[in-house]
Amino acid sequence: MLAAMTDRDGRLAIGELAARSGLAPSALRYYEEMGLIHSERTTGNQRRYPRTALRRVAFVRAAQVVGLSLEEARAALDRLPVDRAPGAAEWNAVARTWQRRIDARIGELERLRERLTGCIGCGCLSLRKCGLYNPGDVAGSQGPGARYLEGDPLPEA
Amino acid sequence: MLAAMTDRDGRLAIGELAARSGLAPSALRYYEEMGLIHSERTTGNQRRYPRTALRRVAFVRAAQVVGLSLEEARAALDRLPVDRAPGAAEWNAVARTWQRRIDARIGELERLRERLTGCIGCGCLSLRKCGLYNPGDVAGSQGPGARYLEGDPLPEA
DNA sequence: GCTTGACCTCAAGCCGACTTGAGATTGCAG
DNA sequence: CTGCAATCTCAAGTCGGCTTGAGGTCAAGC
Repeated sequence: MLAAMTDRDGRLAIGELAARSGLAPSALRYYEEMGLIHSERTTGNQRRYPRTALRRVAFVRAAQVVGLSLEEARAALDRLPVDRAPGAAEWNAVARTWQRRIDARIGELERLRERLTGCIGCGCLSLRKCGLYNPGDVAGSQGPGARYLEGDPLPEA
Repeated sequence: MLAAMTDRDGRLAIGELAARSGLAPSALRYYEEMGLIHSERTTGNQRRYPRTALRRVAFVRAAQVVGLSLEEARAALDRLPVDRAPGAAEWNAVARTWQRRIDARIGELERLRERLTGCIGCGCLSLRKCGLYNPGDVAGSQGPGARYLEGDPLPEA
């Protein structure tokens, strides 16, 4: 094996894309099923990914860090060119959306930390004094867990 | 109904606790099953929660915002007194752990935002230039999704 | 040409944090 | 005392993001 599983057109077999992206082949098949990446097939029905798939996968991972679901990542990807690097304008639109999410989440965390700091030493955890127990103020009161940056409509109130 | 479903000892029926905590009764039963809160039973087998349950539930919600799983929240709760407000020392230990997590996550997000800012206008998304595509640098490369603050061992490297 | 590892499809399983539904019981207001 | 909302238990379902397994095919190095 010379250039691993990369053919002369530079197209990647799934194992190669897996190795380069750090994802399992099963995950890549899943991403493809979700429409995040696309492949052509060999005569023998094996996937061959264009090199842009590498970029798209990286994009998806970054999106996940920002807190996007795969569905949201797909929506964002759909607005970027499939087979070439995005232009500045295209990229800016996406990047700005991400920045807003990041900023929002950072702000949320900072407020929580502040409340926490106020608590340290107060020995409180009494329902009336402690900001932590101020319901409706606790970010994400709509539902817990994985919804950190998911851009659920920030509570109007 | 005067004081809703709160009996004279101040103990709360599940519906009352649900209303006051903002959680569904099913969630509270689940929390109880997980050992996060505890109840006594009436002769008719209905749950009656001590008022401290309110505090414990609030604690759990806050923990979730910080990114803890219910299991981790339980571990933290187990180190706090079950039936009285925690003392300053007890609380400090927990709060400091949380703050570390929050700081770590904020740092992560800030680094991501910085990379993103560097990208805006560069129109890159080329694999070599763009920091976003620097694999192993993208926080959470170990696995995506809901693992934001989960305190998975931050990559040593 | 053969062997072996990479690949294929499809269905099912897993995790966390709950929700939903069925069917039975309880408990408070009138 | 009655009626009806609230509660009970237990099993199963949901969602996102994958992984695992079974059973079968493909392709490359010797």
